[in-house]
Amino acid sequence: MFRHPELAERDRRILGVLVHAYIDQGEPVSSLWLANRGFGVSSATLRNIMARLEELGYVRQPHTSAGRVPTDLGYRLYVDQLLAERKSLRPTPQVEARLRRAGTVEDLLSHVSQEVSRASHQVGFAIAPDMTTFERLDFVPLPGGKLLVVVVAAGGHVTHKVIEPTEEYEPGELQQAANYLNQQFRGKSLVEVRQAVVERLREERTLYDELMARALRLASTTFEGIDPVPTLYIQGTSLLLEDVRTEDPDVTLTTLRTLFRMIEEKTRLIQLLDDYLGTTGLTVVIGSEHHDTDLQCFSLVASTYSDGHGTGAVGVIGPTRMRYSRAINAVDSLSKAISRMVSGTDM
Amino acid sequence: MFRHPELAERDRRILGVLVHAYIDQGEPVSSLWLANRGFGVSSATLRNIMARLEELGYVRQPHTSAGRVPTDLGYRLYVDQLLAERKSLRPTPQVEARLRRAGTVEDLLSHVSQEVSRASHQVGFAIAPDMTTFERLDFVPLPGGKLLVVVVAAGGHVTHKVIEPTEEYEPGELQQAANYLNQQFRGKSLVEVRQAVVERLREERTLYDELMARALRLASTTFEGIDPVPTLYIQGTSLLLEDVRTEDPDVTLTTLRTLFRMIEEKTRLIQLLDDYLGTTGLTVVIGSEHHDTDLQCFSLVASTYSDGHGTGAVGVIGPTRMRYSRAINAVDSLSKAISRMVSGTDM
DNA sequence: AATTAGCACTCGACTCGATAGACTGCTAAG
DNA sequence: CTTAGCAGTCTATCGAGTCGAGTGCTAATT
Repeated sequence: MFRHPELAERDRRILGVLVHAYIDQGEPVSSLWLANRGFGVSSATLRNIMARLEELGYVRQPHTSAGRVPTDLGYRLYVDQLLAERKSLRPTPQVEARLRRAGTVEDLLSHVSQEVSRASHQVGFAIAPDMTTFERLDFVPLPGGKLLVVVVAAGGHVTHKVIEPTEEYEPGELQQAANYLNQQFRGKSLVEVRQAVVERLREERTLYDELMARALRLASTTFEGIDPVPTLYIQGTSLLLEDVRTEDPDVTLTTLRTLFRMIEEKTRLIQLLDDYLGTTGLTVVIGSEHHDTDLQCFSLVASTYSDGHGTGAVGVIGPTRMRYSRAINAVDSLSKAISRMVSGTDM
Repeated sequence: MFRHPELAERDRRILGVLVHAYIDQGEPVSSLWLANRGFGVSSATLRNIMARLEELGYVRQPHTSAGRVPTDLGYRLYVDQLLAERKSLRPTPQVEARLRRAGTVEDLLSHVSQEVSRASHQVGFAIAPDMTTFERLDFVPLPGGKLLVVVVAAGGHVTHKVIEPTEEYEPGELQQAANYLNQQFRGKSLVEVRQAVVERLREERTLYDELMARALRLASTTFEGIDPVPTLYIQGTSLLLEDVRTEDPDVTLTTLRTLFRMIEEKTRLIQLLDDYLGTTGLTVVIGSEHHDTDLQCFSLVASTYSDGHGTGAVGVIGPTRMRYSRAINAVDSLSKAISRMVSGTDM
């Protein structure tokens, strides 16, 4: 949040109107247009002001004889104003109802990404919190000697996996093994569990309790492929294409393509979003404020939420020229809703 | 598969070259260009032939003084030729290796969609077979009175769900309930199970065995939200944007947008693909051959696979002007690979 | 009957110039 | 500090003109 001390109150208001108009219409805003908005000043004065704003880096001209367009810094000021006078909203009852239908956390997050996309008219996403703390696991024998293992982490996050053990196990023994492992490792993070298992296997190579050894070997194959990468749910990517028609010269096809690729890869995007996830609460990152060059044409509005165990995130991605107020409201209300639902009911 | 009896052998060969060239270069093919390809005929003769091909509907001219471009019918003949002389390939060892790393069926299919996309340079997809037959379920108590239920279907398909039972259950009782339900319903399809549960609950309203009743009530909440819709895995959507630059006038932005929307909705796409899924083996649907108007600018190459219990599908979607040979090889080899892996090892 | 050379014709793509219109920056007056 | 007025700049658009690629047709040839 910048201070912008060098900017008089009036100038700031005018800049706000300019940004708003540009977001709305997508065309450079001229001094004449602004003069007709009842500021009580003539277009000539506005030209002077705009020249000053340009000098300070808040706006620029696409070419000499065109109106002004906000720069990323201009958007920044505008967004800071928005954030200052923001009041929290709740999602509409319909949205809440749709969310309540979700059965699993995964389902909920997928729906949230959809709702936030719909409400903001942008690409929406939701990140599950790290399923850090190991709660318990269960083994379910499958036909063909396979084994289904279900891992429950804190916050109701469940993953399952089919493994192919090298040895044979009796149903009763599986039960025992599960009990043993649950008792040993509950409360540790998944990564810790994996390390602990490996370590203990090596340490007690000549484990006198053969049963325990077999249990540990099972656990070893179970946890070896567990990726602690939080899952990313994305919706609304087709909306990115909507604006191409208007041919914003800044959002070119190439940058769009790279964004699409990022969305597909997911892992890279997650890493990137993780950086912002440090800040609690609502964050807006505008265009060139991004570290990643591929994102410098886009803005991000995101907010963290907590399920009582870890923090996840909800947000939207769109062109720098997006309706920030709408996006902020959507992200804010949904991140709060998700917090309520997920920790309140401990789904 | 059409016969095209009215077409002489030579004309057919020329059409094949024309289509191939157009796919390769993306520009209308002229008589002169064809003449330089060593057919032993002059451009004038080729013009005659092309006029005939146009009359028969295999090619068309974008405008009067341009070369010829294949119509969907032209592509059809070309593809039929390809299919006739096709020989099966296996995926490269690297690809096979990458696929083997998958832990669950879901993971495998997600990888398959990725590989088929990569190999064909098109949007790739994979549909899981209906997880029809119920194999078994397990209840896992969670903190807060919640219950995690894991449903295993034939073919190694696993789903899980968190339910919030209205009553309290002892761990021992859960075990019993699971045993009872497994024994009662194993081998039925999921839909049948759901019906059977509801029915039995109503029938024996005054169930003398309270334990059984409680088990059935559990099952009822478990199965009420189970959707038998097969899951769709899609990869490579960003590739669709690659071709926009070349500005194929046929693949306009609007049609692209609708395709993107379809890909996002998934359910609609699944239904649609299901129609083709009836035919076993490899299918190619070209442009206007689609029933759905939104797809008439695109072609689809798909093949079914079987896991011994149900059939799923693998395929690609791309512009009508796609490298069919590459796509067909990719789809064919991967669908066979998936069949091998999934039924052979009974993952 | 099929092939071919030659020629007239068509039509899109590109260039050039001129015009109109939208804004600005600047200057000088209020 | 504001404002009216004016000159200047740049884009977008239109029409004319040209170029060139490619066709269809006709008449001659095999």
